[in-house]
Amino acid sequence: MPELPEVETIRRDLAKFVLHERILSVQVRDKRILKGLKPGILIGKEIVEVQRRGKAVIFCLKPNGYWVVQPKMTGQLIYGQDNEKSKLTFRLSNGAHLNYNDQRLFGKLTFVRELNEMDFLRTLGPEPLAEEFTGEWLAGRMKKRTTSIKAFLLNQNFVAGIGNIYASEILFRSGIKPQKQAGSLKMREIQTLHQQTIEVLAEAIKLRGTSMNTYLDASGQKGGFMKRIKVYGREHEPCPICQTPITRILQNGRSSFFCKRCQR
DNA sequence: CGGGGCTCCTGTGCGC
DNA sequence: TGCGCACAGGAGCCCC
Repeated sequence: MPELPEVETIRRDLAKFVLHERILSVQVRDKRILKGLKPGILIGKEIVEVQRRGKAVIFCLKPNGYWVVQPKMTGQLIYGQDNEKSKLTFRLSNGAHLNYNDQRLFGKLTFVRELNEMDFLRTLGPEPLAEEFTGEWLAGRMKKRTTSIKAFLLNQNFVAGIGNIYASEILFRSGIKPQKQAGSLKMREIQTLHQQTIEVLAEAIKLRGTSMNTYLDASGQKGGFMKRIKVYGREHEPCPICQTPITRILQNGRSSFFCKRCQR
């Protein structure tokens, strides 16, 4: 479900609620949710920081370790009362509860001593809102790649946190069609793409993310970026710039939305 | 190695 | 109403 802006919204909200709370107990209502995590290892630990890398929430624990949550498509972390419909619930030292739900069971929960134990984090590309994410860096990674620019943006090793919605929105705002080979972009296009990536993600964070379907923030509320979505999920609707009907195509098994007139 | 297809799983909405 | 199919904010694995 969530991409970088949604995960960042969850992270910020949770940080307000759970910082310096201890995990007192855990209730597992559906073992399939665990994916190998032994939840008992979290009991008694204090949450000293809530971080994010890409689409992963990272709870930094005292005296040691990290609890890493990758919600993938439909995972939800919701803070509040004990929810009996939730598949996993933690009771915290402030008396509140942290519920984890995941309709499709793709989400991954991991406990590690060190973050670099996780392949996903070790190989993850730079944060798009951090300084190390530059046009030059993008250009270096795109060089000679024959894959589509859409697939390139979804590859977490190149840029951390972009998913299917924001990939379409970033490419629309950049005027680049999703089928274009990554390696064929001119420096000028790369600079535009770089700038639009930052703008779209920053604006989406400001508006607390996008709620297409199942995404809810840590309080169970929907995101506000929906009204800024120009192409994603809008097949046949008029392009907001030129009125040409929006096109949907499949790339690597996933939908891409674009304007065939505005994006070249 | 890069690129693309398939897979994990449940739920919903659509056309017939 | 019921059925079957397409599709859903991800990412790992496998094969060419």
